[in-house]
Amino acid sequence: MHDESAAIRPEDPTLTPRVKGRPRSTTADDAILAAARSLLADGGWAGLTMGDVAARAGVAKTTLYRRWHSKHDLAIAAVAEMLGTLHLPDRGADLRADIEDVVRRFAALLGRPEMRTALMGLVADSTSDPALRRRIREEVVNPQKRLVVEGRARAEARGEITAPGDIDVDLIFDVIAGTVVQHVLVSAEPAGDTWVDRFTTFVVAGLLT
Amino acid sequence: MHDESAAIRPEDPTLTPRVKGRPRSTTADDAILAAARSLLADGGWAGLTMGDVAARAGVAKTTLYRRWHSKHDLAIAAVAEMLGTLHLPDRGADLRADIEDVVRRFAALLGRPEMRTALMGLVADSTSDPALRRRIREEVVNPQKRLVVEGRARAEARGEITAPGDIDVDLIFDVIAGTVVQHVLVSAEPAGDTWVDRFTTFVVAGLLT
Amino acid sequence: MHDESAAIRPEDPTLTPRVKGRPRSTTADDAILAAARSLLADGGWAGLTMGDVAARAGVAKTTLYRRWHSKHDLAIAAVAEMLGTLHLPDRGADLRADIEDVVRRFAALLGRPEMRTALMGLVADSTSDPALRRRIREEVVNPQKRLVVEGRARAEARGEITAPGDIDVDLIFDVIAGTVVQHVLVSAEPAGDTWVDRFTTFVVAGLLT
Amino acid sequence: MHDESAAIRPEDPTLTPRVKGRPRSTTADDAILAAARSLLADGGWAGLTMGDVAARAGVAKTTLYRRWHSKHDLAIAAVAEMLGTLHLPDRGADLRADIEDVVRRFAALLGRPEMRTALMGLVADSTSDPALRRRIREEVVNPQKRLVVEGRARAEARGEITAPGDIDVDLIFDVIAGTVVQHVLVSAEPAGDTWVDRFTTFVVAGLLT
DNA sequence: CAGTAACCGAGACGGTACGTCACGTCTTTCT
DNA sequence: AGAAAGACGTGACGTACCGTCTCGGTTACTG
Repeated sequence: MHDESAAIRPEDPTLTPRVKGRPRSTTADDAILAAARSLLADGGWAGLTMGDVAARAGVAKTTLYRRWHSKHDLAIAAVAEMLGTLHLPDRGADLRADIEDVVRRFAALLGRPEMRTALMGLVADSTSDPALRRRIREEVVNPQKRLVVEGRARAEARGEITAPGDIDVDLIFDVIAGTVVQHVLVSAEPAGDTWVDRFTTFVVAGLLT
Repeated sequence: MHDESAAIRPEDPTLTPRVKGRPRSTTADDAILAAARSLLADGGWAGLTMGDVAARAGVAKTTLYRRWHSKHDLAIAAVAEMLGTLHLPDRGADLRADIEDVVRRFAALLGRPEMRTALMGLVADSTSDPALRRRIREEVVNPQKRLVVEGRARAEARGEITAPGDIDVDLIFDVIAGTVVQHVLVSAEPAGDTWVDRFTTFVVAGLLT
Repeated sequence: MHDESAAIRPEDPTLTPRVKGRPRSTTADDAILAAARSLLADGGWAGLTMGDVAARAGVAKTTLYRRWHSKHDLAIAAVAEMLGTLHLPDRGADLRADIEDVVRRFAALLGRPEMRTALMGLVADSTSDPALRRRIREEVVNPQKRLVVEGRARAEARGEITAPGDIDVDLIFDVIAGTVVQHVLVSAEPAGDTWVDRFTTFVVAGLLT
Repeated sequence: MHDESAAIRPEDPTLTPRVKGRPRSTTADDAILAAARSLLADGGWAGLTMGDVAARAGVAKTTLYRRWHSKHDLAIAAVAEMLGTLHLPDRGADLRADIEDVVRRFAALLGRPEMRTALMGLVADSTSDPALRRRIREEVVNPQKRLVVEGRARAEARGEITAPGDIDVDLIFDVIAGTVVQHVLVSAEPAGDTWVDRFTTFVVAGLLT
């Protein structure tokens, strides 16, 4: 299981904490990430300015760059932190309820402007930057596949599915994540109850056939 | 039927062209769009620089801005032109073949760097710019829904489906477009035969249930 | 004879003025130089900040850098402009009066803070930058030797000296310029009548022996 | 007689050294001054960076600032230490020989890059900093006037001059120091035998008239 | 012979200036 | 009136150095 919070704390989260020199301010980290989220919400991807982040966090620009080497690094940390809050509570229901739940939660997350601007800004820049794409995949996207894995395990435990190997985690993940993004961000329509219901039906049909 | 080429020609698509003064160079338009595509392919979204476009097109920046009012306008035109090439040839086959075909073609389009960088760049900027999002939806995204509409009509004609009203064009479109984008651009894996086959199976299952 | 104003106007003072494109604002040049002098007077060499110069001149930083490529370039232009005002009026007097006059004028120039800070700032930086030293020598220092040459010519015309070849222009210049700088800037004492008189006597003695 | 070494040892030259606590490392002082000189020689005034001095001296920045409160303090110490080596050996010769000797030695000192960059850097900064100018005058410049005073005393002892009051120590000092600086640093020409000879002749003429 | 006060190294911190780059507008002459 | 050229104001970038601070740890005198 991935530790999806790995990317949030900057640099080397080594187990042996630094012993030499003045330790880094732990409050600064949070202030910076909060400032970054706030600016993303206010001004979109272009509004995420290193200078403004520093100013709003009450921190010098150098302090910011000491922790995150670029705008991309900072955005990844902010996104990863927000995605880390995604959980799949076991409500004892069926597979369909689990899927509906994750769709709803993911759509709600994309409804937050700081989330969608950061996520799409990163994806956009990554289209011509393989290294960035790799980092996003490993630190942002892949950790979320745990939700699908977990849902599959529950369905199997409930006896809803018998051959878990038939379920392609990556495909299901791409279908859910991609469709929700497309619907919410590109088609720009709300993920209301009706839509969630129809989409869930679609996914369940694909899964159980 | 939408006229998806509307966005390609710049500015005022008035039917009565200007009569006074020197007419606009018609070759410039193509040179500019070609230069834009070339720069997008070379340097990604950040490489699409108005100054560089003008230089590579052998044109003054003034000329460029006279046709498209901003980088976004230009990118939309470039993207729309490329998307206009998407067609769904009627090969007399079944629904599954049509879906597989459109998946493959869309994936191929996203394989072109100038396409994916422009598309994602626009989507990213649109997350905090409702006007831009609206333009993208109307001039770039919605026109492609014709493929789904057309496929549905063929399936009906073939008798594969009986109640076309049961098919939600928007949902199917979001599933196909979103999943392919997620797979190709985010997960960064090729849309090979195996994947296309599995995904098509999934979609058909959802459709025919 | 050098054209000591050559360095003031930036870049290529080509005889065929630019014909293509928007011409450079001529008022900006003066505003920038005035701002530079003003900042030098206010805050010394460290106060000469490219950003502040631009702001005070009511001009963008880019405009400033388009004309002068560095702080050094700008300072040279400012110094050269001020030194260009040094003249030796022919008052029909004798050699001693001419020397006294030039000493007094040069000391007065060094009394202006914008002059002394720029001059010393440049000289200081030039101690480890041969290219800069060369530029200062050619565009700032050497042109002033005209004063010595002219004084010698007048003295010869008056019959005060018979063998002009015996007068080493470079040595006399170094003695006068160096001593005045040392007295005014390092020893930090005013160049009052008494001092000017004593120094002039010293120089004349050295000259006529 | 001035104690020209006063400035070299840092901070509080109190006669009662601190008694409590760990005493300061005596080797650090020399290591720092050596590092400072070395950096001045390598990179000029701009190369004298407090961080680099500390690093090259193998010392923490704290240690450095505990001894000298600023870059200026450190540079003054380095310059004073170097100037302290200027001496005027009594070679039993005449006034002219003494002058020639001091000119040559001073020129040689200015030939060392660490000397000229530090000296000019300080003078430059002092043009807009009266306090700094005062310190330089008192701790760097004035102590060197001992050479002129001493030379005058010898000349008087030899009977070369009869009225020592006629010799203006400050003026002579400014002429010699200023002219040599101007020649070596600004005109950037070597102080070869010919030049030293001509300049000495000039000074002696001024002195004995 | 234990306390303690000043030292030391390391390095984080808030500032400030640097010189570059792209945006989208403007001003000029030429076609 | 369009086109080419390029200057213009604006504002962000990431780097470097300043002088201060905050750590843990190290001497040597003192009580």
